[in-house]
Amino acid sequence: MTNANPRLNKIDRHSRIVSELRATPSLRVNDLSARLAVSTETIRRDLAELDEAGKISRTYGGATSTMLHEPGVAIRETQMVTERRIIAEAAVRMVDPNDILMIGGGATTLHFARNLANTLDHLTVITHSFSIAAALAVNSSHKVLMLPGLYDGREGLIHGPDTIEALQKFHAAKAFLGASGLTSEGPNDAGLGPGLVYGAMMRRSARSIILADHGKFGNPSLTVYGSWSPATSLVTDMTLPGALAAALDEAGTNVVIAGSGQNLKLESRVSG
Amino acid sequence: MTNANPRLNKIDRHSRIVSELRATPSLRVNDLSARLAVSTETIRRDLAELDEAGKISRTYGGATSTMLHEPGVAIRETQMVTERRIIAEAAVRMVDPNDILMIGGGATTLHFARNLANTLDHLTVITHSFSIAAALAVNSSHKVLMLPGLYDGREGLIHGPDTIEALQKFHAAKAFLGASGLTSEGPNDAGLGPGLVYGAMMRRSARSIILADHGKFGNPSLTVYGSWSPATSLVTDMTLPGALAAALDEAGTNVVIAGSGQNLKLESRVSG
DNA sequence: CATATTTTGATGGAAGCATGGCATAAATCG
DNA sequence: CGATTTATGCCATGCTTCCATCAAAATATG
Repeated sequence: MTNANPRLNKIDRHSRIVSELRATPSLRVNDLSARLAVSTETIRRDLAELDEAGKISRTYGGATSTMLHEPGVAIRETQMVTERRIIAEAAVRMVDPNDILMIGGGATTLHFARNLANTLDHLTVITHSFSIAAALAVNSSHKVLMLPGLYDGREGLIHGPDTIEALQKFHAAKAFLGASGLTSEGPNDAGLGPGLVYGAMMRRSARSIILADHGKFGNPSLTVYGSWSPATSLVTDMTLPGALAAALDEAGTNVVIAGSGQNLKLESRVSG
Repeated sequence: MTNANPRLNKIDRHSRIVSELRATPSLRVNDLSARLAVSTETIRRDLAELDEAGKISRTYGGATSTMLHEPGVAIRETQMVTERRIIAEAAVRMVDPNDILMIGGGATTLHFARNLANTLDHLTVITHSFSIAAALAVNSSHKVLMLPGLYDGREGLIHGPDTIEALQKFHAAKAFLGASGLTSEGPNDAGLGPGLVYGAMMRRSARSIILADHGKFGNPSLTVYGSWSPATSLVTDMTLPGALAAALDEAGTNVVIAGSGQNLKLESRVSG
């Protein structure tokens, strides 16, 4: 029977826990044991199993949801944090007040978006990434325009024909895009769908700024989504290897090595 | 200096914590104190302040992100849980295999979406809510189509002219919508933008199913987003008060009282 | 430069949580 | 039906976190 209270079985209890967790940021063991009318020991065992299965994330005293933190990005987030921070900071300095921006999905662009939300105001941002939209919405002075399309839960972003078509209606001053790899042909991405979106964003923006750490150098990925040109900038954290440097130089692409304080147009910052 | 490690100040530390929290589901106090190279007490104080400001959610031993769990919905989620569960279960039984659905944002429809993800497969769902998209994406057999528009971080959903315009391209079998209030005129919503989206969803769907618990009865809200008709169903948990019942009856609206086992077309459940 | 103010670190006692063992209850299976 | 397995509850011990307080350090202020 679909009754409410009387002791649920293990399976029901598990899905109930996962459900509750999606609503509340975190739950305590005691809290859950009270709500589900079972002992704290049972809850602890439940949490252990669910954690094992990757459905929740165990914490001291309770559990939190993992689902809403896109797993793919979450893992990558823990790597190259310092590099990404430096890149993000340099990229933020390339944004002018009242700019209209497009921002692609990814761990590096997410860093950039968070930084943007904290340091600037009143921007208009067009994006296809849930986490970037959420990051920017922290500062309510920004206008965040979400693109339509198919939702990919694994990456936490939107893509597909509708996304590309919708982009044709917009035009931005700058597109900030991540990459899975950088080759002399252009920036690469591991996903076909997202790659097409990034390509469309480049075409619909006056300038494109690629954000990528040194781990991406000469690292070919599934698809080349764009090509180097004078309208493109690359913001990274180390000097490029010879072949790549030559290709970008020939294409007239502006390369910014973040952290070195060079190549930056706007230096209106405290530079103590 | 935009250096990496040397002791950050309070403000930087705070934004760093919020940042890290968006990547990882949860962080422990000890963990943070190690990463930021400050004492655990400082972290504890930081977390207390950030929690006070609503930027994070404190847990025993650490903290979790609130941003991705839209605050508005999160609070409402804790109320009427049982009622909403019953309503969600009844609503799921009204979905046919391979249906194309539109689902509006809200706490009740979120319950419905979670239930849907667990019980059915291969549906196509059009939505404007981040959390509903995320809930459905747990089951990768579903196709989730995200609508474009302005992102409202407080409610975690999309609305605006672009949203309405995009809806004109789609047509669904059923629209499942929540409501802040139910009056004899029709379902109400507290937000103007979302209300317009719900109205458009009703017009672009063959049938509309309104999900609302008894707390919404005769509770006028900002805007009436649609009207009762024979193409509309109301799924709720208690018998309607006289005036409302009369209005819906006259309009030919199908009323389903969930949990009573009546009015349900499909009874393929264990009904022990 | 000296004085407030704020911020951070340290510490001990109180409270909450985790773990393992064991007993009981329910479900499964031969 | 009896036996085995599984699920659940209880409890004592040890560990972790919390809170309040005070001292030191950094920062702001006149």
